Amino acid sequence: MANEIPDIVIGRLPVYLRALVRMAEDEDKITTSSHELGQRLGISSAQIRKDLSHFGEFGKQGTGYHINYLIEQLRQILHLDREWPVALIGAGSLGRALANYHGFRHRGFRIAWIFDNDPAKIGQVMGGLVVQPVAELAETIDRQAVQVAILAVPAAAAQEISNLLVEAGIRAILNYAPININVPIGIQVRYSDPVLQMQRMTYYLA
Amino acid sequence: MANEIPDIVIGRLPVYLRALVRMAEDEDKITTSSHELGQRLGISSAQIRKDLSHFGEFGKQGTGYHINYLIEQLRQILHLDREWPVALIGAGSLGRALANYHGFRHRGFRIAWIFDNDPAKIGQVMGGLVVQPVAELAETIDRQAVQVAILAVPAAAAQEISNLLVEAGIRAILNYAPININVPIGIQVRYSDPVLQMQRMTYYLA
DNA sequence: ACGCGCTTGTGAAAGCTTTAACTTATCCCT
DNA sequence: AGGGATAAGTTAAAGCTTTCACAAGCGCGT
Repeated sequence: MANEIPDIVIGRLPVYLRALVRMAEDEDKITTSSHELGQRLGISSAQIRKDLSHFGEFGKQGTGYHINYLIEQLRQILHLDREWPVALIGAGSLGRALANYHGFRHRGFRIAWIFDNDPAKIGQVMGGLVVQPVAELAETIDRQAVQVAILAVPAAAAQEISNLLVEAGIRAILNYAPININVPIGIQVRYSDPVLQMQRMTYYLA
Repeated sequence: MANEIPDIVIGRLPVYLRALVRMAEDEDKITTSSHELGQRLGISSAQIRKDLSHFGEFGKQGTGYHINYLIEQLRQILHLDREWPVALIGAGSLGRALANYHGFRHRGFRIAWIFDNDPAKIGQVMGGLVVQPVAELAETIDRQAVQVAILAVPAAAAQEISNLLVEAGIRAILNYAPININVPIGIQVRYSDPVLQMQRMTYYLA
């Protein structure tokens, strides 16, 4: 095990984790099987077992997986056994929605700073935080050793802010701007553009 | 050509489209090459050529692609040569942000209805639309032949609303709720859960 | 105590996706 | 007008991912 694990496998682990947490917390289930989990997620049981096998042996033959134990293991693997402070850049309507979203807290993340370059927004309170000027971005990230940022700025500003973030020491960016950004190798970037997702679906519609 | 095109290819077309539109509109470029486009997107030129070759021949040897022509072709392929009306379910802070987002309009979509089940939200105006009661969801979707919906409700409600949507005739759902939903085959579902994306990145952080 | 159900982890096979490499075509410059 | 540079489209190979199928292990009920 533990050679070089395919990124596509890593991408499924959070999905498993989310489903397992739901089973444990909302359904009071104690154990599950690869078959049950797969059924729910629309994934084959073989794939789930294979994915997990990259990291060790977490189940028991005949019984399946102890849900809480597997949750704990997945959290360790994904480095969610700590809380990641996040810098949110952009205090527009999306930024505000993200700042007010309570779903980060229980899943390993805490939005700890909000930045914007609009003087009208700086100083406003969002999700309990005061919006800071972008000018202080680099200093804050550097001093606090922040590693994760969410980019919720207009497309035109995204590359420039991204450069700033990387230079200041950010190592993972979730980009909501509808544009591709270029970063040095080793920096993680993921995208969230609802339109891209919808355009992918309309292909299949008459 | 035109046998059964892999979904993974379909998924990249909107990305190409987005980059091409940017080249045309913001950079006044007339032509591009698979190499240039690939460089920008961090994709190999061979992959771009291969992807496009599923649908026809759009370029010219020695010159590359005429950007506006390729945009037009991609829009046709993805059925974006029309405007898709979208039903948005959920008028919380995310729903509000989506309702106010102006990025849909130029890319093939228009949020045409907003629904919520909270009496305090019903009647409010968001993004120029009046929030409607969920009770009228099915009737509206059915009567207007709406095919695309955005689900921005709490996880606990997502499966139930999804069932309603499907029964009313929806054929594509963009799900923002942090939960997997099950739908009949033939119904498109895509997900947007920022936490999933961030959890995928923290694996690579120390 | 034992056998039968169930379920894991896994090695090999099948299936799918990406890349490499090449032929052919076009354009531009001299 | 011709040669060199560029770049599409394509076939085959390489690489990657998923599925299959089975041995081995566990636990429950009799």
